[in-house]
Amino acid sequence: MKIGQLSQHTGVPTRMLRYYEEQGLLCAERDANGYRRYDQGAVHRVTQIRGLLDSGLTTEIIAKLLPYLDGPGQIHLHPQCLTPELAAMLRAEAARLGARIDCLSRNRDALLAYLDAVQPSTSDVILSSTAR
Amino acid sequence: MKIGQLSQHTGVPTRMLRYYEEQGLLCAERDANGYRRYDQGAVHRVTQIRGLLDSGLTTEIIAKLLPYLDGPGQIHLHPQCLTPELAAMLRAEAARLGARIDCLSRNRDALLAYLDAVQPSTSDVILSSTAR
DNA sequence: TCAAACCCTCACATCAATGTGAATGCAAAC
DNA sequence: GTTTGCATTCACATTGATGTGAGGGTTTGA
Repeated sequence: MKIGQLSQHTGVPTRMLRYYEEQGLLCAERDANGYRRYDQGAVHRVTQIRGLLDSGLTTEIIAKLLPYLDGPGQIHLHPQCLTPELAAMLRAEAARLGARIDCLSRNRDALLAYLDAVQPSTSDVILSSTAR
Repeated sequence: MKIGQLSQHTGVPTRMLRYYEEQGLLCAERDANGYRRYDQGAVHRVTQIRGLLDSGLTTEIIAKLLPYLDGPGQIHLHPQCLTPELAAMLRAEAARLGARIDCLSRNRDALLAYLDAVQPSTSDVILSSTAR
C-alpha cells in the first residue's frame, strides 16, 4: 500500500502520515524509488493514532505508549526491557488516562442528564403518553 | 477574590485566567479600579475548565458546553431556550465525548493488561504465593 | 512617602498539529 | 514520448494554548 491509498483508507492527509512518521508514530518500508510502502496493519495503527490525538494526547506521549498498545492478543512483551522506571512511567500514564476518562465521563453524564431533564428520550415520552 | 488569589487556589497562571475570560469561559466582576473580582464558585469553574482542556477539548467547545454542566443540582434549565438545533448539537457533543471515553478506556485497559502480564500487581503476587 | 507586590492591557514568542505550495522525480496511460 | 497523477523533500503559514515581558496604574505596609 502506498501513502495515497493509506490516506484514502483512513481519511488522514498524506501530509499527516509523513508527519506521524517523522514523530516516530508510524513506520514504513521504502521501495527502490523511495516511495513509502505500508502493510495492512498500518490502517489500524493510523486510526489508533488519530483516536489518541483526538483524545488530547501529544504525539510524544503516543510514541511512548504505542509499543504497549499493539492490538489485542499480540502483546509485545519483552519483560527484560521493562525497567522499573519504564513501568512506573506506564503506570503514571495509565493513571493520567484514568483521570481524563473520569473527567469526560462526569461531564458527558451531566450533559445527558440535562438533556433528559428538559427533553426526555423518545422511548420515555411514548411510554408516559401511552401508559396513562 | 482577586485574580492572584484565584490563581493560587487553582494553580492556574493569571495569564490563563485572563485568556479563559477572553474566550468566554469565565466571567468576573470588575471593581472601581478595574481589577477582576471573582466569587467562590470560580474555583470550581476553573478546575472544571482545566479538566476539560486537559481532556483535549478546545475552549470553543467548552464554552458551548459549560452552561449545561454547571455543577450537580443547580442545572441551568430554561427549556424554552433549547432549540432543537441546540439539543442536537449537545447530543452530538455527548456522543463525541463518549467516543473519546471509549478510545481512552480501551487504551488504558490495554496498558494495564500489559503491565499486569509482565509484572502482576503486588496483591496478586502475595495471593498466589500464599494461597498454594 | 517610598518600595514591594499586585493589577491592568498589549504585544510578541513558542510549541504541537496541521495546511499549503514549490520544485522535482517516477509511473501508468494515451 | 508526452501527459497526468502520485510520490518525494523542503519550507513557510496558521491556529490554539501557553509563556513572557514591557509600560503603567493601585494597594499595602514599613
